[in-house]
Order: sequence, then C-alpha cells, then structure tokens
Amino acid sequence: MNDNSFYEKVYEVVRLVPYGRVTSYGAIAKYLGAARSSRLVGWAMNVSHQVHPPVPAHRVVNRLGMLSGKAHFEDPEAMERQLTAEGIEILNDQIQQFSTVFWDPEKELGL
DNA sequence: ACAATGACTGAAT
DNA sequence: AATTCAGCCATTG
Repeated sequence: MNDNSFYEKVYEVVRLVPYGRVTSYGAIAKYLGAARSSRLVGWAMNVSHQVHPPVPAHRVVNRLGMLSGKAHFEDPEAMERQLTAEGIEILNDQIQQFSTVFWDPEKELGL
C-alpha cells in the first residue's frame, strides 16, 4: 500500500475527526471525491488496525450512527467504551444525539 | 487480467 | 413504515 493510496486518504480524514465527534463512511468518501466508495472506506478501516499511526476507527460509524464496525475491533466493547469516554452517549450500539456529535468533513473543513 | 470482497448507501418493494 | 435488492469501486488473491 502506497502512502498515496485511497486508504491513506481515508486514514488522514479519520484522524481529523475531533475529540467527542464522529463521522460516517459516506461523509469521508464524499469528502475524498468518491461519494460512492463508502464501502472502500469501511474496507480501509478493516485494515486500519495494522496501519501506522493508529486510526481512531471508533469515531467512524455508518450514516445512522450505528456502531456497525464494533465487531471488527480487537475488543468490540472497546469501541463503545471509548466513544462513551469521549462524552458520546451510546444506546443499543447506536449513537444518541447523533446529529449533535456528527462531524462532516465537507462542512467543518470546507470544500 | 478476471473474479471476489465488503465496518455502506439509496432506491425499490 | 419496514425490509429487501442491487449498485458501488479500490484492493487483493
């Protein structure tokens, strides 16, 4: 994987997600100019465990604010725990007040 | 070079 | 309104 690969871009954006905020796969994909490559973002996250530096994958959820990828973590409970530690309220694997904690790269960073 | 994969998303039923 | 279907596309075997 080259540093210029699509994955690397994804990691870069994910690292930009502020503390206590989350974003969605689609938002990242769209920000990267590949709005329909949301799956690739998820795939990138799957590999993010072996990537350096570490990527805050726990801050990335699907567009509904559901912890769809928690099962892919070393410890599925860790994702939920970390988000909670950042002040994000989670119930039944779903982020509460998602609209409030949602962080849209396009909106926050600007196009 | 071809086929398969997938932590998604939006449209169709 | 809820659930199912199909497209999507970079990476990998």
